[in-house]
Amino acid sequence: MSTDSQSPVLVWFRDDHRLSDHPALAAAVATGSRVLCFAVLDDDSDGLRPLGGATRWWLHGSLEALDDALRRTGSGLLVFKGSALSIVGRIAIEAGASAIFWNRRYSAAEIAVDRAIKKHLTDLGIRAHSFNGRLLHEPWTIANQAGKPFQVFTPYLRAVMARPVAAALPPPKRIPGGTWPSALLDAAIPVGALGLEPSSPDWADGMRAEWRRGERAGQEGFERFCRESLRGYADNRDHPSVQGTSRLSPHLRFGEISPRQIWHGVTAEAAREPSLARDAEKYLSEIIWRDFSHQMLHYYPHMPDRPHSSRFDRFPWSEDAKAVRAWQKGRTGYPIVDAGMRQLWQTGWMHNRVRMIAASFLVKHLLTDWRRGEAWFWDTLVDADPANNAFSWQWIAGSGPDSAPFHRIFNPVAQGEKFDPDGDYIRSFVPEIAELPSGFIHKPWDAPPAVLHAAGVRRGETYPDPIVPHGPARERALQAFRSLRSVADLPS
DNA sequence: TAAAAGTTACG
DNA sequence: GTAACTTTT
Repeated sequence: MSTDSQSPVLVWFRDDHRLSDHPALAAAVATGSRVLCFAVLDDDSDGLRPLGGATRWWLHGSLEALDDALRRTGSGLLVFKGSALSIVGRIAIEAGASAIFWNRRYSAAEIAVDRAIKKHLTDLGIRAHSFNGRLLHEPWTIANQAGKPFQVFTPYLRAVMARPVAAALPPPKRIPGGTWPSALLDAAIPVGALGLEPSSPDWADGMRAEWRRGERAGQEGFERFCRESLRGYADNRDHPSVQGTSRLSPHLRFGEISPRQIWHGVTAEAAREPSLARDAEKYLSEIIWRDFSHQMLHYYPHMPDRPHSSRFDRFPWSEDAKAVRAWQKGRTGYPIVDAGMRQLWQTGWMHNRVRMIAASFLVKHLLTDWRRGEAWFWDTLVDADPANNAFSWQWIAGSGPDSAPFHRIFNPVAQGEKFDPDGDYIRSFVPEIAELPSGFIHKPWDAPPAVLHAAGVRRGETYPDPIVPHGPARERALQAFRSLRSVADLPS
């Protein structure tokens, strides 16, 4: 521990709203200087994508929780609003800081902002230190035999599984708090005044009922997952009516838990109880998909904007605004799709299996450009992030690296029957067909009139008929895909 | 992390 | 007729 220094050091929190396993915070504390913590709501930097509605809602609670935690161990959190480049420079100068610490980000715009700030501060004689607080491994540390980034998930998975993961850091016992200059205190904005939560209409009730935000909620959610849902995860994770997944995605999104903490926690569980090995490995592979998405975003910065595979540049997407609206509102007439889209709208989250079905439906049955879906999820998911959202949409659309082939088209009825056999998931989100017997709940249009009547369902009135028929829609999608084939690709 | 069509084996 | 397996999209 170095001696006390006159000038404070800064920690800039960005989607790493925790005190435990926070390398930047730990390094700042280790300097022995006073530590001032801040965050920036940046809707202004060039190219930086403003948060969607659901993530803004989550951010509110996440920042409040972080401020509380920092008040208990240090001097709290100041939040500023505006372009990070101008604000962070000003903060560093006015606070008289000797150094600034942060954990890295991975989208192109974020990297550009951070690089510009680092240069600006370095020119002013202020050191900027960056760390890995977000991933198991930095993208540039995992490469194949040829020294290139992996393009296929399975070998990437094997490489990561064979590699040790850095230990998770404990939270600092005490953070030597400093005093902010009054000009900065005046410039900061209370979290409640940032306008992150909706007022009228207040659409966040369903999300409030579903989630607790902040590090404590994230850590407790993880402990609960290990206790209650890790056993059986590999089988249960695909059944949306079962509490079979970890539901940690928004906590990971905002860094309320780190992937390193998850890695070591799950590994310890499996070491204690060898029968958990298969479930633990399956769960960790999902965490590794998350690293893989970030690696892809790092190497292919246009992942959110353009198809990774250029053959999709000329895909004949259609623009059916009415159909897209029906998809967004959960009125497609396919119960599993509608249940998922309504779960998303009400709770800010959708079960992974259903995400695949609903996304496949938008892209393949409706022939909608995946970027429309990506934008909707960006606005409505509490876990929306630049890497996972873009990568996963490209994956389902078939245009991404190592993605599902385009001709893999989910049948929403068959998927519903397979993964929600009793229709419990559908019943909880599509109440107007809840009384249908399980045999018809995935295809109300097949139910005899007497069954519909008994269930109080009037086709096309209380619940829509399918907006596109499955068989012809499937054929149309395959036809569109075939149209991409160039002469050179045709079999000779 | 698929579905549908085609083919074969067996009654 | 249909279950099991293979091929195609």
